[in-house]
Amino acid sequence: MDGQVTIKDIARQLNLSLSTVSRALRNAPDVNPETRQAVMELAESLSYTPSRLALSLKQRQTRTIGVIVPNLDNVLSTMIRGIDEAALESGYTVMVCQSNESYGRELANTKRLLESLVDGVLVSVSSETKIFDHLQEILKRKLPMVQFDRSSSELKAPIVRVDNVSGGFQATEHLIQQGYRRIAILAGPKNLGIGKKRMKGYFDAHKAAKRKVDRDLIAHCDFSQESGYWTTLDLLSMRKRPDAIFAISDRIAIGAMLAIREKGLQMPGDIGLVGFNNEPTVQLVTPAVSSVEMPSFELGKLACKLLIEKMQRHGVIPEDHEEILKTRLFIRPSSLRDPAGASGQPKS
Amino acid sequence: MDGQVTIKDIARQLNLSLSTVSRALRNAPDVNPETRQAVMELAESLSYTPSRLALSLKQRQTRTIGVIVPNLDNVLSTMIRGIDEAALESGYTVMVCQSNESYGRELANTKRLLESLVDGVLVSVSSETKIFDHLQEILKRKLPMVQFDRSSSELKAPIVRVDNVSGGFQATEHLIQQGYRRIAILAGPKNLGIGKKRMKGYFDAHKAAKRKVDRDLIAHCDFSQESGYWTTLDLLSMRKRPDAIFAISDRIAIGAMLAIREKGLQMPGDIGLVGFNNEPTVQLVTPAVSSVEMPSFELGKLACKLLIEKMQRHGVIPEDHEEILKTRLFIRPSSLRDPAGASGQPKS
DNA sequence: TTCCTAATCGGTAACGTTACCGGCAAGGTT
DNA sequence: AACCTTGCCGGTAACGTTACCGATTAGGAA
Repeated sequence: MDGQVTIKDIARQLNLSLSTVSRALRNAPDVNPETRQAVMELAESLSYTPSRLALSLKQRQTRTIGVIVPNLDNVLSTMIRGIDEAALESGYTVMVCQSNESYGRELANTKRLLESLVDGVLVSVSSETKIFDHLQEILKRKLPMVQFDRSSSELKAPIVRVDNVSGGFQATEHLIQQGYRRIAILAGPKNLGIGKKRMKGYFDAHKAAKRKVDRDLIAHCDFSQESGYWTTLDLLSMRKRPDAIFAISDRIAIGAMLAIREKGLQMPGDIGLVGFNNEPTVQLVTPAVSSVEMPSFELGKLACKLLIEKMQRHGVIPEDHEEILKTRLFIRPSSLRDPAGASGQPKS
Repeated sequence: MDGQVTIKDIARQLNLSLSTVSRALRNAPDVNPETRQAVMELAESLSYTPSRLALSLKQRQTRTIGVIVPNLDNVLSTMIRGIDEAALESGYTVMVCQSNESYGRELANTKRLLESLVDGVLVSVSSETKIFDHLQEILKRKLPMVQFDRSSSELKAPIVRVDNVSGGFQATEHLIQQGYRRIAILAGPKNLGIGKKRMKGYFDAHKAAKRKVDRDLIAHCDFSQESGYWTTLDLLSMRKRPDAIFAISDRIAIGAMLAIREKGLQMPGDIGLVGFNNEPTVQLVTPAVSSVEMPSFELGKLACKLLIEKMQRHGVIPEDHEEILKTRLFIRPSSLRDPAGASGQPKS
């Protein structure tokens, strides 16, 4: 007859009040077992579906988590899987908004999330974002928020990320141990925290090996394969060209590989290469490219769990809390001068 | 003072009624310009955010579209970008639920979407799903629904997909033209419509070239790279092994490539290979793998537009409506016996 | 008996918003 | 002068649900 079955329908058919039906459905104590039985059965047979809308409006919470991501690439979609899993376990629903690396889109998305009254927000900030007004607005409204993977220090919210310094260190140390002397770094966009940290690892590794870094070997680029390609071409046409490259993402590393191939250089003979993220593709190219793996799934899951805790026990988690996960280096032929070494195995 | 700013707050501060404030905010005609001005300004300064919840409850529509996908791989996330764009253009929000190819998850997801009272559903059915009760339930409630990419004939809902028959034809025809004689097909799971259609193209191309198909060259596998690898190893150990392979997805094709490589066969000399989807990876492996591209972004966008039309003009679109997009074959070295041919260019 | 307690249920208000109807004054029309 | 239109505004109910308070009955304690 009508569009939606509500408790009102059930109440009418059983000659009960709304209150009683409501209590029966959510297993409240104050209700006769027989009555509850009857209500449950009728609800089932009418295929009654409770309205989240009404419930959310009433209790002023939606049990929904908003997720803001710049895109849906391999790494992020793995993280989202983790987020989804943790959310499901605690009875939350996630709403994913992708900004496509655009500030305008991110703005529209945050507005939508605010209107939808999400209970909390997980954000991985776009690499282009330099204005944080919209995210600050979220904080201003005291909405629980957690940053994951990419983060900004301007945002006073806890962070879950990998140990990027250590990751950069692992990659660089490995190249040094393989005997490479002039190790360049493709460091990504200049203002990105993630790039700076990985670069710090790069410096630390040099320091630990008592080597100097040639400043000319530090190159910035954006996160695209294209950019990695062109920047590498520049690097390779230097007078004293680098004999190894550490790229802070696999996409960039792939670009570098293409440039190396085009220049006719032997890899790993003439030049070594290590990437970051350990995406499936780097195992498939020839030669397979070494890469630093981050536990994306676990990272997403952890971030979500942290957020849920922040939402439920309000104010317990300090805003400068940082959760840091370990990276693992997968060594493959692209960086392996000693051909007897392992292939695709994480460093012990 | 309180948690959320509502029109009640605005009304109180300006000594207006709720009705007037409400009308002012949504540009209704019956309101004095000065009053509206005042309301708007106060709303701005209080950073008032309308409650979608209350609105949705009132109008019994959420302006939200539920999307059910089996995973978030390259192809699907591109489609979702398309969906997102079309939705945004019409003021809709999307809620993405991934089932991780699991029936249980898909069940939980549909339940959540029903509870959240989405206005419509876009679904790309999991390859493992054989029971359609939960999706039938959606239809039973007269919720507008559109299938995209993967579909099932058991679901009486419009479909937006690519011309899989034609795609299979393009791939196979190309291999025949290159002089391959024993062309195998890695046809995916046996019950999947998408696989059947691509296989029909495979047969059609043989028929058009007046060739017989050797039934032994038809191999089924699931969508993983692993499965492609093992199935190809089987194929290659036949007495009369195939001299070309058409894989109905790039992931499978990559698995096939690894098997071919392991067997020490020359590609494209000894054996040719064509994949499907044109994912970025196939351009990067050596040799680069030919692949049939489908317009994922456009497909998602179109599916979403169709759904929106179905939601707004109820009942206009027949349930057996099909929207079919064209595929393009990208020819690369993996299938190119004549080395003078184009590389990575779509067939004219 | 009288009072108290427990068990079970009903009524009302509220969450934030809009649709609908009605009111009232100012100005124009007959 | 009586009437009608127009412009502007307020009041009420409703969307589906639950929290809170009260009401009723039955049975046991005093």
